[in-house]
This record gives sequence, structure tokens and C-alpha cells, in this order.
Amino acid sequence: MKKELKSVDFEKSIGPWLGKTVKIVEYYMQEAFQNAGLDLTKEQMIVLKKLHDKDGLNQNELAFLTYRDKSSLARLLSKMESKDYIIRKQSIEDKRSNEVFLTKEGRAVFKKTRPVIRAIMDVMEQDVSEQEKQLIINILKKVQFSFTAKVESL
Amino acid sequence: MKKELKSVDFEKSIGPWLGKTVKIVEYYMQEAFQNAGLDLTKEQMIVLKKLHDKDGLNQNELAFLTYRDKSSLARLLSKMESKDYIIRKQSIEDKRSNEVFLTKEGRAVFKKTRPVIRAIMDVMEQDVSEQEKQLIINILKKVQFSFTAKVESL
DNA sequence: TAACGATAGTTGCACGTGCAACTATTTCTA
DNA sequence: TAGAAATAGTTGCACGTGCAACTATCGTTA
Repeated sequence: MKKELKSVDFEKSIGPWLGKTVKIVEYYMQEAFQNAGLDLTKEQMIVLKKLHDKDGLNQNELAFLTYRDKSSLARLLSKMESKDYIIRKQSIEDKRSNEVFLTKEGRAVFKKTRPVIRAIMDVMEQDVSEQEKQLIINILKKVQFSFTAKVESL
Repeated sequence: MKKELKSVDFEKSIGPWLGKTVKIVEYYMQEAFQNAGLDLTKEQMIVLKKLHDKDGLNQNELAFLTYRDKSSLARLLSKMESKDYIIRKQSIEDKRSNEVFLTKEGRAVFKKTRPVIRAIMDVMEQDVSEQEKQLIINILKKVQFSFTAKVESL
């Protein structure tokens, strides 16, 4: 009799490969920010990016856009506010809501992150063809869809 | 004159897609452990997996294998030891070193994680062909190589 | 319009992370 | 072989995370 319990071959599954890759890239990104003398974490950079795209978002929207719990986002913003990268302004229409704006400082810091981000992207994609990029993105979209569909059914 | 500063198109870069996918999967994995009544985080699961592969590794080796700082690993082990999933035994050859072993408890918990992991892998790969899996893994290997090569040159 | 329920944001808690400084031990070398 | 350098592990610190409970406000509805 063979064993019933099927084991998972981690080396042939994409999950661990994805996780490891992200860990490596994130580690390098943090290091690159430090080397560039930027007083910024990668998480804070993402928030700057979203505000750069659309200033005045409220915390709820920012949390959604960055895939974070609203509490995590609130704490991220507190640190960024103490560094004068952003300001919170209570909304007039809805006093519960804070609209978040980039300051001049925040805009300047974000601008400095751009060559750093670009350099990281370049390293990441230096041996990946345009076709491969499209392919991997499409596969990732499928994976994401499978998950969100599955999670909603729980 | 055109603007000099090139911006990064996040939607066409693989980095953000990778990050988002991993976030979704990890979130679901944590939820699945809770639903299965397992008193375990995904990080602790990885440690159990490595010890299941090779029992008696020391903390240094475990940290390396799980891509963690030795301090993070030490704290992870402390929690796992307090739950009686593992035990640390001071090595006889090198008194600085701890050999880490799975307990009967730890072995039992790891066994219970296997169907959970398998279910997650199945969801993740349900719409991904064998060929696509191979492809994505090869691309990720290339990306990882580019990074580790780059990092060493710093 | 008064009351109830939904919503935006904050806070406490437990978890996980890397770095730097520290202890104890081992190993290398002058 | 004595002293210096390397190594294994721990701890303090600052950062980031989600959940649950809480406050304040808004909206709906009885």
C-alpha cells in the first residue's frame, strides 16, 4: 500500500518561488532607498505613489489602493505626517473622513525615488523579454482572480 | 523640450504584480490555517517544513533556508518552542550552536497543514498550465539571479 | 425627529521583520 | 599558547501587519 497523504512538492509549485522573489526584490529596494539617502520605507513610497497619482484621497481609499488594513494605513500616515511628507485635512462634506495631501516635501521625496525605482525595475527585468513580461503578468492576473473568487465563496 | 524624468509605468512592470499576488496568497493562507483550527502562522509553517525535510538543523542554517535574519528566526523559534512544536538542544561539538528538532506535537501539526497547503496550491494553479508553471518559474529564477548578482556587486 | 445602523479613523494587542550591539564560544594566527 | 577575529544566538529598537474594540459622525427609517 502506498501512502495516502500527498505531499506538496515545493520546488515545482509557483507559490514559494513567488514569495522568495518578492522577498529578494523588497530587500534590495529598501537597501536602495537607504543608499540613496531617502528617509523612506517601501511601504511609505507606495503611499506617496498613490497620492502622486491622485492627491486628496481619503484614508479608506488609500488603504484599499495599497491593499492594507485601514489601521495599518493610519499608522503609516502618522509617520509620514511627522516627517512632513503628507498632511491630513478633515473633509468638509464628511467630518469623519480625512483627505490626504502630498506636501512640497513629499513631492520632492517621491521625485527622488523615481530613478531608484527605475533602476530596480531595470535590474528585475533585464533578462526578461517583453513577451515574457506580458505572459507572467497574465498568469499572475489569473492567479489573483482564482483567489479572490475563492475567498468570496468562503 | 520634453520632460527628462522618466516615470515608471507600474501597470506594465512585473514587480507590483508579484507583490500584490503574494499578498493575496499569504492572506488567504493565514486565513486557511485559522479555519483549519491550526495554531500556526505561515512563517512558522515554513520552519516546520524545513525541519520536516531535515531535522536537527541549527538556527543559522534555518535562518538561511527561510531567508530570514537570525534574530527573526530566533524569535520565531521561541514562540514555537513555547507551543512545544520544536525543541532546541545545545550542540555538543559547538556549544554556541543549537540544534533544532521537531517534537511529536510539531510533527502532528505539520501533518495537518499539508492538506491546507495543497488546497491553496490547487487554487493558485487551477488555471495555470504545466507549461505556464515551468515558464513562470524560469522567469522568476532569472529575476532572482539578476538581483543576487547585482547585490553582490554593491 | 429620535434612534439605530453604517462608516472613517484610532488604538491596544500579538505577530513578524532587519539591524546593531552584546555574550559566549570557537578558531585562527602571531 | 595567548590574543584577536570570527561565529551562533539573544535582545532592544523601530518599523510594518491585521483584528477587534472604541469614538465620532453620518444616514436612514420608524
